[in-house]
Amino acid sequence: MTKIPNGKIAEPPTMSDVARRAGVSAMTVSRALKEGSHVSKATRERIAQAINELGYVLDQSAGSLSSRRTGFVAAIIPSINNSNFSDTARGITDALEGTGLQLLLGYTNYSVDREEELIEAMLKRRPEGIILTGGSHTPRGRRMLEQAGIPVIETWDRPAQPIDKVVGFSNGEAMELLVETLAGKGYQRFGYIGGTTARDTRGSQRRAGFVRALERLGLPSDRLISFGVPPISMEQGAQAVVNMLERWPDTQVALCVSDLSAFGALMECQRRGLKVPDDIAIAGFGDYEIAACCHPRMTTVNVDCYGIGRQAALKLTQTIQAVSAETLEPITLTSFRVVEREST
Amino acid sequence: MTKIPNGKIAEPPTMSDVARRAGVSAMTVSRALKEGSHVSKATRERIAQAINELGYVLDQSAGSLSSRRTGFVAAIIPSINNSNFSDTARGITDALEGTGLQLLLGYTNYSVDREEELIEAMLKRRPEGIILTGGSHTPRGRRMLEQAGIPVIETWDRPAQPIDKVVGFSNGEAMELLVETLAGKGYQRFGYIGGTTARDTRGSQRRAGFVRALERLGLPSDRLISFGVPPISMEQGAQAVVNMLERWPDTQVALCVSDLSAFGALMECQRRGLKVPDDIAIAGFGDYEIAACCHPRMTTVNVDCYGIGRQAALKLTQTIQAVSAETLEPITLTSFRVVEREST
DNA sequence: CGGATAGATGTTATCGCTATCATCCAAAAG
DNA sequence: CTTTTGGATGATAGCGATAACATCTATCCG
Repeated sequence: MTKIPNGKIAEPPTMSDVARRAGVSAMTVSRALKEGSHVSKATRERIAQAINELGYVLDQSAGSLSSRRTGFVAAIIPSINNSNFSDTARGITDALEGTGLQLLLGYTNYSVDREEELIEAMLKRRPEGIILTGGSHTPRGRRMLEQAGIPVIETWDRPAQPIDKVVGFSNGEAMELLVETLAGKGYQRFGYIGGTTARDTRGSQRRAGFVRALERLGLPSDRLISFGVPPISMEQGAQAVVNMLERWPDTQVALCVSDLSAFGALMECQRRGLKVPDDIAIAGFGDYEIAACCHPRMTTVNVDCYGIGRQAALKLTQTIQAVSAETLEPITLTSFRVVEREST
Repeated sequence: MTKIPNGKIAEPPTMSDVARRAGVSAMTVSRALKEGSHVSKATRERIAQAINELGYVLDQSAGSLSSRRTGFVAAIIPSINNSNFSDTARGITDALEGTGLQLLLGYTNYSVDREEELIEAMLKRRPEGIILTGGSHTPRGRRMLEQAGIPVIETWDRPAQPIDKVVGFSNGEAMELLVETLAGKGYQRFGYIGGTTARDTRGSQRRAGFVRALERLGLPSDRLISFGVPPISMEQGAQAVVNMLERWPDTQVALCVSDLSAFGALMECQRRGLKVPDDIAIAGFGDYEIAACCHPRMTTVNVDCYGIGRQAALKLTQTIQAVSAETLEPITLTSFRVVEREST
């Protein structure tokens, strides 16, 4: 705390304090602090000096009340400790660079109730737009978003009933592609490791895609191991693969809801002396760094996490600036591709 | 956007709109929205209904201008895609639960310049406190923090000249402990893998601790492999261990600046048919999930990441509430311990 | 039954900034 | 030399909420 001689805590200086010291009006200080406004060089310098001497920092919350622009966008992701989503957050930050908008990040721990709380907390601060992960929200959360009067971007998914705009891909189709690719290599007895809770919609969709693809191929699709709620730990993958091999010892390939559980499964197999992919093949989802680095390197589905973030932020800023909002593509599909490596 | 019949975009409702509809004054609405204030049940219900009908959401930025409480604290971490730091963020969030304070998270990508930008951006929004990672900042960043008049908590480190309060540990001592533990098991020829850039102060301190411990033990301390700037990838760890084995083929144990590079090194050794720990032992730092799950399981230094966050947030709220700030411990040391596993 | 008491509500005055309009002045144009 | 023009600056009025104080009722008590 900055104290002044008499021992009381000094109030932080305001714009008027700066103005007085520089011998100008508050309005001129406000202008000097904003790019592209007409303030003479001499005045600007005097103001800069006053700011420096006083240690003044603009109070943006007061400013945004007046200008009706808060200068930030909200993004809500399930977990920050998941590089897929943090890549998306990076994409958003990067795309926001230079727009004068700042990112306010929140994470839900995969809980829709927590998401609802966050949506409300964010909207109370009047973001200029909001980016969400996935398309399932609580009814109240959805209503708040619809009524907020700001652009809403849902990502990482293709919701059946989008609130506004979407930047994502079909998790089901991505998993189908993986199954087909591996079936094309001759695998027939597929197992799936991953939860099915309502909590992880993307996980459920991947699992549904797994079943769909196998049914279409006329292969058995009943080897499904579920585990608890996300976030899915590596250790859970390890346990699940043990479980799977006990129930269906002749499983040829185990597909996992994410690279993290796939990695857990892979390590557990090695501990048990099973050769991957000879004794059992393993594939993941997400193309995390670990998939490219582990031994054997992991087959997985690459998803354009960073691009999702970039494009979501781009669509957001475009929507904000749009004169006629109708011209914008409401749905942007992002790419995914199977990355075949040594584990299959 | 919500549109009204005549085609114009409806302004979002304000508290006065709610008040009018409920037949009360704005002040009563404000009270009804705040816990523990006296509003009759009947009025409260009418207000709730009006809020519901209008889809009103409180404008907190206006409220905080008036009440001079913004209701959030800022935290700045190097990377969100690093479970050590995101655990700290979780600890902060959890400890803030129920205090009415919300976390505003920013990440620097290990750049002090970016940190300075973030500090300024955060302070413009008038947080009630700020939590930083590490103790090195730009001079301007430091000055802004000192003058902000809010509690500042530096974490993950023991700065020589703290700005205000500290919750952390000595990265150097932690690494020394690891060296001593392994020396106690008979290892003599130690190598170190990790950068030394000014950019990653914690990494540099770990390296300094490595050298210090070996010198004290009378063992050679010159086997140091550096690589680029953080964030350190697993792949860099893989390259570094190859480099190390070329230069000093008889290295017995490689200590890495983080579990992530240690993991990369471990996998690379396996690819080259080297047995860990028989041909070469490897240890990491941070006790990431991967260290407990990989094969062989990794020896590492466990740091109380989550606790750092919890205690930092705790100290922050205590400082905010403190009548006499002097009674609070300025420095809280958090624990670390060596976790011996199969890789050494 | 009058005064004390406390709960319920309203009124007024900001909070720190910026939008808007007004003013002033010097340089350019005619 | 007058008129036009636009850059530089100032004065004023909010933005949407809440703090602080003022009122006005019931209810309670001796």
